[in-house]
Amino acid sequence: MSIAKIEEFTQQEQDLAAFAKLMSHPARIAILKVLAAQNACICGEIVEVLPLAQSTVSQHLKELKNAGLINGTIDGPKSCYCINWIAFEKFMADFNALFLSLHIQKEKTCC
Amino acid sequence: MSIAKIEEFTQQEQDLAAFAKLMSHPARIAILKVLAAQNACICGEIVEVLPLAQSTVSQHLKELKNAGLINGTIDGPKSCYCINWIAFEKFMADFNALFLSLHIQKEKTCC
DNA sequence: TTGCTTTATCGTAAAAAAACGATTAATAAA
DNA sequence: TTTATTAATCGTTTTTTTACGATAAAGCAA
Repeated sequence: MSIAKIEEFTQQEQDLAAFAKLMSHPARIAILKVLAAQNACICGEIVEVLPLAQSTVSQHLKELKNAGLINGTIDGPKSCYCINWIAFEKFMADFNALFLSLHIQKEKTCC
Repeated sequence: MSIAKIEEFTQQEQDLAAFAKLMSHPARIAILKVLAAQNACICGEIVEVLPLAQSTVSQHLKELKNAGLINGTIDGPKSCYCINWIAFEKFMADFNALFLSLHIQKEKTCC
C-alpha cells in the first residue's frame, strides 16, 4: 500500500479517457461521420441512417453535445447538429500528444 | 424505417470504437504511461502506482493484452508486460485517418 | 519440503452504459 | 384551431463495466 495509492488519476488521464469514451461506441463514430459528410447540421436524418431507435440516437447526440464535441441548435421543430471542430481538434491533439510522449521513450522491447 | 437501418455498423467503426474503449478508462491510460516510462516490462509495480486493487489492475492488463495493445510474458513468479508498439501505432494511425477523413470535408459551420 | 511472493482467476456486488417505447413539447402545415 | 411532424425527455429494462476480496497456481527461497 504505497503512498501513491492515495493519489487519484491525473486530470490529463481523466480528460483523455473521457474523450476516448465518446469515441468508444460505433454509433457515435457513425454520427460524426454523418455530420462531417453532410457538412450541414442534420437532425432526424441521422436516425434514418443508424440502426437505432430515435430516442437512443438522441441520447448519443446529447452525450456528444454535453462533451462539447458537437454543437446543436433548434431550428423550428427540427434540431440541427454539427461538429465543433475547435474542440475536436484539441481532443485529437491531446491524444496524439499522449501517444508521442509515450512513444518517445521507446527504445527496446522486452517481451 | 429506412433500408439503411438493417445495416449494422461498419467494421471500421467497430474497430475504432474498440480501440477507443481501451483508452476510455484512466487506469488503462495510466498503465500505458507506466509501461512506456519503465520501458521494461513491469508487473506488480503497476499495482503500487495505481489506486486500485491488484485484481482490478490484473483485469485491466488482461483487457489491454486481449486487444493486442500490450504483450505479456511470464517471468518466473512475476509477469512482464510491455507495449506492443506495432499495434499501438496502427491504432493511432487508423484513428488519425478517421479524423482526417472527417476533417477534410470541413468547409463551413452552420451552428 | 515448507513457506513466501507474485499474479491470474473466480465469484459477486455495485455502478454505468445502452437501448427502447411512450410521452411531451414545440413548431409547422392544414 | 386542429393535426402532423420532429426531437427531447422520462421511465424502465438489459447489458456491460468496474471493482474488490478470496482463492488458486506457480515459482523462488529457506
